[in-house]
Amino acid sequence: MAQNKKDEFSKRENELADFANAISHPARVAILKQIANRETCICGEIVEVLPLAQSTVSQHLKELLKAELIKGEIEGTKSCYCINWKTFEKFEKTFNEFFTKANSNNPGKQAKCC
Amino acid sequence: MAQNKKDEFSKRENELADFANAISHPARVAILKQIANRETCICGEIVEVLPLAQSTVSQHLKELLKAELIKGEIEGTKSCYCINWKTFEKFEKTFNEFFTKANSNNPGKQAKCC
DNA sequence: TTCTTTAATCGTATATTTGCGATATAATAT
DNA sequence: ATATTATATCGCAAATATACGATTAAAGAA
Repeated sequence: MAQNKKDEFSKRENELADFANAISHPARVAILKQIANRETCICGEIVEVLPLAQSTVSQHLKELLKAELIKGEIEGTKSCYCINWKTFEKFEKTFNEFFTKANSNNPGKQAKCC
Repeated sequence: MAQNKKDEFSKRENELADFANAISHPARVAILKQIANRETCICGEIVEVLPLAQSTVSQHLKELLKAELIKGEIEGTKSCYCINWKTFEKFEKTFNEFFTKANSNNPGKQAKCC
């Protein structure tokens, strides 16, 4: 990057980008899908299903935790993860605030040019 | 990456990830915001507002075009961009299909563990 | 205690992204 | 015809992300 310019953008812009970044890899989408469909999921079950090494899955889980898309709890030797719906709701709200302004000015969603 | 494993995931998973990837940088969120708020936007206006060099903005615009989040049209020496709402709608739909299954099983959105 | 299981972390190689200045291109103005 | 303006593209350097095997840590079983 030479320099990281992320500080120069607003908190809102960074929050949206961070959320999007967390789901910007198909492995993480697949992990979220597993957890969401089972409501709760043990790490080992995810590793079994994905075409990735255990250490790689662990790294992806760490990122999802960091972005607060999932919550985790250690149960003995196993780790149990579930979706943090609050973050999803917050994202949906922020996303809509950001990208529906033009829509409300322009009900048919037709751009003036192009 | 050593190896790129993206092929090993489903088309749906990759589509979601690609969309998210396009908005996973605050500069691109800021660009989309500019275009959405004005409904339409000339490249130069975006460059003026962002804390980035012209060539960098151009690169980000190229990525947004590739992901079909925006459409572009050349008008003389200037380039006019606007939001491609169709893609946003598609994303919203796919996103909801993916992440509301557990929700419907579990109306209170409370996880069983953690 | 010792062995096994489960998952996190470390170290490392490679790939990709980000950012910029310089250059190219193409339309418009002089 | 030449100069100017607007934007895209090229080439490069630095930063980040992705992936894996090896190692570590900690709980549970034998």
